[in-house]
Amino acid sequence: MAHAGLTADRLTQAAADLADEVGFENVTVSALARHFGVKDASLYSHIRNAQDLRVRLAVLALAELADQVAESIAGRSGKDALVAFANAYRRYAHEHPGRYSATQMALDPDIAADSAAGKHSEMTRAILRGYDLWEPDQTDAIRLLHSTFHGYVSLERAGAFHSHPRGVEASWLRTLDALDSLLRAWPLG
Amino acid sequence: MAHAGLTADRLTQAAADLADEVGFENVTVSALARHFGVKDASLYSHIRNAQDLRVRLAVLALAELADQVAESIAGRSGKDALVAFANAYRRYAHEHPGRYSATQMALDPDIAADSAAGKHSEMTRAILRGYDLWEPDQTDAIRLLHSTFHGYVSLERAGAFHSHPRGVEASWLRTLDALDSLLRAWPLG
DNA sequence: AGGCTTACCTAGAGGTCCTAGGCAAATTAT
DNA sequence: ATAATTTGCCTAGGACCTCTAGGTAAGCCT
Repeated sequence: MAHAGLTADRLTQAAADLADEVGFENVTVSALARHFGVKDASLYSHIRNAQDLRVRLAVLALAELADQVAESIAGRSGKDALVAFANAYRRYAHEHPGRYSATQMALDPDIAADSAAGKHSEMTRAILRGYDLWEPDQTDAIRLLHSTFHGYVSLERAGAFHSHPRGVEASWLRTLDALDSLLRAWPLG
Repeated sequence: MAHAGLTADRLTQAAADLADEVGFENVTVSALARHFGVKDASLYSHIRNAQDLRVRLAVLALAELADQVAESIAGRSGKDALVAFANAYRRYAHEHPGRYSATQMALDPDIAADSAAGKHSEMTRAILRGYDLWEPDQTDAIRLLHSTFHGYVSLERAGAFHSHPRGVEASWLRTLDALDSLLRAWPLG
């Protein structure tokens, strides 16, 4: 067991898989060390501490999410693009619950700037090119869209929608219709 | 130090204050015991375990939030009520960050049913009486509103809106305008 | 081959969670 | 008023997690 071939990247990848299995809050240095068959202390050559590991995981997840969303909206525009964006976002959250939780960490502004967080805004802004929106309404709309998508999947996962028989899927589709019609009619009061 | 007068309720209250001070994820049995000047083990006569404590905290916060929202919308209707609801919701999240985090815990369905979670839906439903909405659109709209409110304050707290100069307050007001106009025009496609 | 770096180790301190079992004060029963 | 019971907090200790200090052994470089 001389060399397990650990690197910060391999640790982060494994941590991401672990997060999806056991939940983001259960990603520990110990569990990760067990997974590689090494002692806890060995990981501290590659990561500064447990928080550092979580931040790396968050940055990884943000980049993955941005990639998947970018792929899904390529070649689409208008409502098509909006729906593709939203579905890609929601699908990622469902398929990678631990990774998605990681994206919700509060990151240092500098780290956040380096990460894919900016790419998210850019892509949302690209969506809005299909609608007749200009600053500052564009930023307001981006924030509204992001809030609604995040809020929906977040509440969905927390079980907040289970108390009513109305299908979660049906409400989701209806929500996308509503957002589309909202954006088209934006020049409000 | 014979009797510190501990009860489950006093522990929950103190845990809520602690959460607002140091963050929900840092509410530990140990820290709570320290606050009362007793040993960790003493708390286990009043709470089953750490998770139980967090659930009690969540139920407390949900009830408080429901109360404050209920008070704020009393006597209002239409957009007035919508704005009052949203502002009360957001204000609670800002003033009680730890408590608000607690409200986002995934609760057992039975516990959630017993808690104030139902009151939230009822109140949101009351808001919609000012608009011309019936099932199942009503439920869809409730979910949309709840998602947007939660998503907004959640992203706001995570610092997701800091990267752009547009004021967070201005976007919030604009978001409320947008939701009001959306609800008035709901009968969509 | 000698020196340096890398990758992992042991040892150990300190924190959190939680159980088992105990004692003494407060409450209730007689 | 005293006895029985319950309540409230205790000590002791195991299990797990975080992280530091210091060490060894393997691989790389000249």
